[in-house]
Amino acid sequence: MGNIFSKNKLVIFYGASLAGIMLLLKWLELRFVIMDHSFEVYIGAIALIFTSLGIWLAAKLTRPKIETIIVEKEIFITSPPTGNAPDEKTLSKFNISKRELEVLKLMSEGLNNQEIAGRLFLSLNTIKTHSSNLFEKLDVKRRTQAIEKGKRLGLLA
Amino acid sequence: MGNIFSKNKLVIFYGASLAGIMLLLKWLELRFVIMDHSFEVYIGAIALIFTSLGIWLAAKLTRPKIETIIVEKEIFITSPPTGNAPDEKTLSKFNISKRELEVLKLMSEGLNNQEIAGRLFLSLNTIKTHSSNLFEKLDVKRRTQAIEKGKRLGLLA
DNA sequence: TTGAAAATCACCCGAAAGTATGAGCCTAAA
DNA sequence: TTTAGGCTCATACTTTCGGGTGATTTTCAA
Repeated sequence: MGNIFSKNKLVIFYGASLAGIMLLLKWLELRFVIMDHSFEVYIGAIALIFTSLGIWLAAKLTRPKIETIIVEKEIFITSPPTGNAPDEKTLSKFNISKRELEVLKLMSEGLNNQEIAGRLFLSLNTIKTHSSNLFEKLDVKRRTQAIEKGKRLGLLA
Repeated sequence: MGNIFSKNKLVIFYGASLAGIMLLLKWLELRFVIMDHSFEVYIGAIALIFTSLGIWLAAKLTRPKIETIIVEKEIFITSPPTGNAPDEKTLSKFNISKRELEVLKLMSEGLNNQEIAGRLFLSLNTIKTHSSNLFEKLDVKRRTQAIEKGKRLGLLA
């Protein structure tokens, strides 16, 4: 939003400066009649001014290339399952909700989505939504990966 | 080195184009005497051309702005491989073959059939056959169940 | 050597899983 | 009070999984 507005402001400013320069030139023309004998200087000045303007515009308008560097940070999991407590820290760290954890637990027991839906008295679609969100939060693509990661993180028994 | 040279070439080209345009305008001036009655159009054209030139120059000469975003991606690693003997008794009890066990192991790591195929240098269809046979032998219907049962039986780490 | 089991691969088809999008409801926090 | 997030569900679509069947090749033990 703000971006578009600022671009419009640039365009307006550009137009205004063009108009201003033309007025200035008209005035100069009337004042000194420089048109005839300083043609080259005149053109050169215009060219210089608008080349600068173009450069300035380009600098303003080009959006920077975004270069993403992914730094892999290794974290060693020392946790043997440590009983059954679903590890609050990890849970909040991954932003996993109660429902999602429930779904994950039932997944790890080998239930399919339909069975999970029945167990939790929810619709199949709801389970799909929960599992999709869960996968995204765990950064995995499949339920088997979710189970594996869940175990490693101590989210599962 | 090549960079500086190319920049020089650009400057030369710029100067040449400026000279060329001035010549063209001179020629037009001699031909049609357009200077007097089309002042605004004339200035506008010049402005447009050199603004474009400026933008082009800027694009060529300035090194692209690069905005670097560093994303930290956490990789979770279980430290001890915990060498596990795949429980010979259970294995023969369920009549599970080597290949089937390999497939089960990779399944439990979250790989899909295509990935398992790649890992074992086999075709997708072969993996399907193995997993089907495995499921039958373990008396399960899904890979998630196979994983769960495999862990319980000590077939997996 | 031969026969059974294992291993390999193919094709088809239906079921399950997963993706994308949108929407309505409810609650807790700002 | 507004808003953000969690929970619920739907539709439509693509991909993966799993079952069924059949075939060839390899291995290995009787």
